[in-house]
Amino acid sequence: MKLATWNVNSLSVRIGHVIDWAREHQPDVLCLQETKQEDSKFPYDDLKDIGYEAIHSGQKTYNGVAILSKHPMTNIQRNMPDFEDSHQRVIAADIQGIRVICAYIPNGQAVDSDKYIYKLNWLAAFNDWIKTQLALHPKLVLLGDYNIAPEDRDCHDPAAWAGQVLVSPRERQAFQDLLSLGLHDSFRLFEQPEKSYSWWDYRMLGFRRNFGLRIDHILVSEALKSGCKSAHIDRAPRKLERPSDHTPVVLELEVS
DNA sequence: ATGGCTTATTGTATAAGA
Repeated sequence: MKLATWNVNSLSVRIGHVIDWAREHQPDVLCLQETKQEDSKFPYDDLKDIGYEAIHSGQKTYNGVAILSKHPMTNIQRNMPDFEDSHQRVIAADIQGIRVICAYIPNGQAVDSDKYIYKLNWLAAFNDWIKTQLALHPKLVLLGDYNIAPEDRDCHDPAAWAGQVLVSPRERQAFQDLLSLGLHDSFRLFEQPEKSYSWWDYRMLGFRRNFGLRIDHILVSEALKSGCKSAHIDRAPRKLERPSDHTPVVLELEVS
């Protein structure tokens, strides 16, 4: 089973890239973030034409998450049950016996800003919810834009970024707290190239200079760890005309 | 150098992203 996550930074702009990429790579499951559109505008038919069912939790202008799947989706859930949030950031479904959770974790803007506090509160609620989800679904995979670079090697210039949002100690602790629930960063289960990133700033030739961060992740539960066969970041879509600033992260999983 | 791009909005500037 091939799973992928991709922050598309507006699905209406990126639908061509998404369709091309899905046709070429044939993921079983593709999680999208920042669709930035209402459900009524979501391209269900275009995706069905290439073999994907889709579920979406969207809103105008901001946020929005979707799961595209070749297989039936059941037990669909939108948003965290016990966290009041006007932002559409979470969608989940059971697929082939696996709990698949797609999340767009808040950006946080700047350390100690209101949005940073919202991010930390959001992550605390998320941790609680994932804990209960893990108890219900031992086979769980959590894909998304975490807006956290977990370690210095996930940042192109740790000295310049030290203490900033996306790498700050409190955010990194929140990421570790997720791992402490019994989750594993699937990308790091395998040998990876140095300076592997999933996001590059549009400005200052960020991609060409590889000034990036690894902030998009696929975490797997203990029960799925031994089934992980490979993981990689596909930089190709970042080279296209009018790309998203993020690129897909991919996991190959053997399911029993 | 606190910017540099990119997106969406009922816009002709602002907010947000990371």
